[in-house]
Amino acid sequence: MLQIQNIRENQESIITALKKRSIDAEPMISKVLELDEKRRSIQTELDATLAESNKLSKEIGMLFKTGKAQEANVLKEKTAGLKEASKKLGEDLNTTADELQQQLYLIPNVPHESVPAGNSEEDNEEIFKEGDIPTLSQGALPHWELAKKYDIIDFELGVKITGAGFPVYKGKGARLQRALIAYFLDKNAEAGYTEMQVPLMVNEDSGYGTGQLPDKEGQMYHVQADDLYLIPTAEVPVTNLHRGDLLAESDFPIKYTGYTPCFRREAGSYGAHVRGLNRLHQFDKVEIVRMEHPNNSYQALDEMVEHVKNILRELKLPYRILRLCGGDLGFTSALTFDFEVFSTAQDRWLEISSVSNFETFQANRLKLRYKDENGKSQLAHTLNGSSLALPRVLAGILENYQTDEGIKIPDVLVPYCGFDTID
RNA sequence: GGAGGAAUGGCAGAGUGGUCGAAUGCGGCAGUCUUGAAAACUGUUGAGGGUCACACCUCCGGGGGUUCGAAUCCCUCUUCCUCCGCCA
Repeated sequence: MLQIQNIRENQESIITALKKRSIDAEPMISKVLELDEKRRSIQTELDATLAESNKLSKEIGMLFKTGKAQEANVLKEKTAGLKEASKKLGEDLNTTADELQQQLYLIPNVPHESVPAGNSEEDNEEIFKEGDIPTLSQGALPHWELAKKYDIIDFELGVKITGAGFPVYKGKGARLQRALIAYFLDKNAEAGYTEMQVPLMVNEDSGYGTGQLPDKEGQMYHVQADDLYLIPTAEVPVTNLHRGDLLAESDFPIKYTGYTPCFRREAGSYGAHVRGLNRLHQFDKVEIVRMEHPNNSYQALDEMVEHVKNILRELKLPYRILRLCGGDLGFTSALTFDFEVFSTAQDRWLEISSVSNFETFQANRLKLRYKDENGKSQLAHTLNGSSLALPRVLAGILENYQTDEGIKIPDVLVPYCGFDTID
């Protein structure tokens, strides 16, 4: 959520920047400013009314104390009108403030200056590419065929017990999953991220805090009996750990990592792109989250990008990094780098990590602030990234490491797996 | 699930109708002393709205009510604690 004060002061530049998302924000912004003005004028009127009745109440108190009950009763009558007026104004204020809030929820984050304009993923900028694309033998298979051939992932079994998009990992497949999780967590811990185990269900406030609500209401599983949401990513519970906090500058940087399953309804997805592990309702992910001083957040973002690069280098997977264009940028993000692994057998790039700086957008909703050197409260910056999303890393490994003798396990994972080939 | 108790500033903890945005202690910050630090002493220190700046307004878990006036009384929700039951 953008700060209203920021909108008031930088109306023009915000509208210009939002054009990169291919949206015309002008109507939303003017509506917001109109409501803001209305809210403030009601507030001013209400304040004056309340000031008046506070004053009278004090006088009445004094009069009773000094035994002048009669005079007090005269004043009492005067307060009745004020009371009615302030009640009415209070209601107006609530309605207007609420409307303003709803309107603010609709405006996406302002893209960073480096974000290219664009409508879709076609306009994303490839900024880095590394790793050798292997030459596979004639009969190379996509991962869902490999999964069946070696009996390591069973999609049908998942359908039986839950439904499509809930695979069952078996034997070495399950072990490889666990190995990847442990390896990622270890790498993150090494880089100074504190490991957290967090709830997999969150309440409504948390959903609003990181911006999944109200924007992506339909994408989360909602447990209605208890009004809780299954997390679509660890970002939600981990970032919300500091909801409402007022930090000291010395608390920065705050660096967390966490492994969680992620649940996504993926309403509206279909076709070849959802085959196999490409798109699931439940998948595992290791996430990194940072809370930073605004002056350092872009340096932190670079560090996170470097960190993910290192992991992919160690796994020896061919990958590239994209700078997302305005049209592909998430609602809450100011700047996002996507990592994609090349899946040789499918001959396509698969997104495996998304590293973003949200600047103050989430912090504003979270009320996540710190005291600056002048003792003033300021909003912190929040960032997060996947390091990494399991299914597509797994897909990449299966497809790129397949040989006639079976699937080789990347060297760094062998100690975690306890075997070096799936055959 | 049943019965009681509680929720106050960064933390602990007073406050049961006006003089309370709130005692006191700890912590934080600044200063005195000191080569420096510690200790001691002195001062200072909640958040949000509003304003050029003041004024002013709001906030004592959330919401509602009583009253001229609510941290304080009433209703309701949430959370925590104690006891009982159940249980991995």
